[in-house]
Amino acid sequence: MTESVRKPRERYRAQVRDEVKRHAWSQIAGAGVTTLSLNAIAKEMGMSGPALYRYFSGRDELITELIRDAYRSLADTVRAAFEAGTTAVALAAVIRKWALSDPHRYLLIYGTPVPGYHAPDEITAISNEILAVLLEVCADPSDQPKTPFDVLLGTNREWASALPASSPTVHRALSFWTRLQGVLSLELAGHFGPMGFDPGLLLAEEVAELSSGLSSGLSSGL
Amino acid sequence: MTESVRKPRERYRAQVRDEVKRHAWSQIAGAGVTTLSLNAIAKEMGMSGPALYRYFSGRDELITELIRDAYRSLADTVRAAFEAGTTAVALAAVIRKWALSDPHRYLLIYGTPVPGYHAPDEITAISNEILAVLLEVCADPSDQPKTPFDVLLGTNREWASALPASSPTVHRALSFWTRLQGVLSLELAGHFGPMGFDPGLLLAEEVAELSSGLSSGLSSGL
DNA sequence: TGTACATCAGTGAACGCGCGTTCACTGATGTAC
DNA sequence: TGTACATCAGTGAACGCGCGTTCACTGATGTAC
Repeated sequence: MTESVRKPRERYRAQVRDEVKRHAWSQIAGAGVTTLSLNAIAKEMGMSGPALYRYFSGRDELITELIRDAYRSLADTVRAAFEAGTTAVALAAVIRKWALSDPHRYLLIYGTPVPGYHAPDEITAISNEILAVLLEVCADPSDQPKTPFDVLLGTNREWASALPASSPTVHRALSFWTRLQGVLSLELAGHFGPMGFDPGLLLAEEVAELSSGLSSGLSSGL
Repeated sequence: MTESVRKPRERYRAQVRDEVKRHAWSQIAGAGVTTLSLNAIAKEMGMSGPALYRYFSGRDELITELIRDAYRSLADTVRAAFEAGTTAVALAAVIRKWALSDPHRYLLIYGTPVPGYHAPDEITAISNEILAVLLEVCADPSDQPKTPFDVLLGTNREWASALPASSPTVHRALSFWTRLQGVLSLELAGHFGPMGFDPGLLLAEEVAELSSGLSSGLSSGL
């Protein structure tokens, strides 16, 4: 969470900011974002409410930080798996594990949007990092000579133009993404409750079926 | 929303309850469930706060009603489509249309769970109605009665016994469900933002690929 | 049909709570000569 | 090295707000004879 800082006051500031975030996360883990309260966090830390305004300009900035950290964590996890040479099925399992390890962190990103909140560009950029890895994992050498990896990390507006949706790779990446979210969102929301099957196996099958290369003929309409 | 009632007072009660719910929905449509406030609703209706306690025992009962009505609406929509003889792809489009017509109603059911809320049995029953239609739509007479997918439904309780579907059918129904939710949840949360493609087409492809009968060969690893 | 009674919708005041946020202030910590 | 000054963390009081919920009460509506 922190970077190394020189001056002791800055160092201290960073420590306190981190501690605030940790308490924020444990509060979110209890009852979601909506119940997040600066005063409650301050009380947990043995401080008075207004003290936190030394570290965050308000509730909104804290929430933005949390969302950014959540994206950052997922992006790092995904990238690490990719650089270790993962398959699509294994990557899905990694993401699922990440989501299960802290459901509310996942829901903060992919659950019901926080009312009135709009993601700044920095967060969109991190989101694109994740998508870029999905594209790499779903890439098939026979699809296209060029990997669109770099394009994604640039301006997101060039997405549509630089990457025709008819590309089988893009199609697979989108399917990977949506199938993953489908299983995860239902699982985490408890909708599989009494059904007694392993969502991990279902997810593995969903992603495995994806890789079987059928999608190429279906892209005509996109 | 109402049933026909005899006595005028009961009739009036039902009318007011409906009006409260309508205001509740429009409030939810604005900023989600978390901001739902009995006092605010009463003010919109030109009444004082405590008056609503004649109609709902409290905020929780109102929310439960809303969730139940949302499930009921979806179940009716799905069943109507089924009885009119729909295909899986068309049914997915119907459900998507239902979700887009009132995103917060969809999110109330399938979004981030309301903290501390647990669904009563009545709601679980409606949810099962929906799943039953999915199973019917995904049913294929040529399915063999047993496949390795049974493993997925291992400790299953009412599911497999109550529903006369063969295992590949159940598998397809689960895939239908998760793929649908994957596309819808990402679309409604705005995660497809600047990508410039039609989520409706992606959904149609996801469901069409489902129907192509590939799933049988993939269950071997279970 | 009118009258007496019971039922119930809605009010206004009140309770206790927690929230985000501002403000003037105290005391400790780091900095410069 | 010590001293003077500036910086900044944290406090406590206060503001205004809205929430859910209870309570005793008024006035209208329906019911029974």
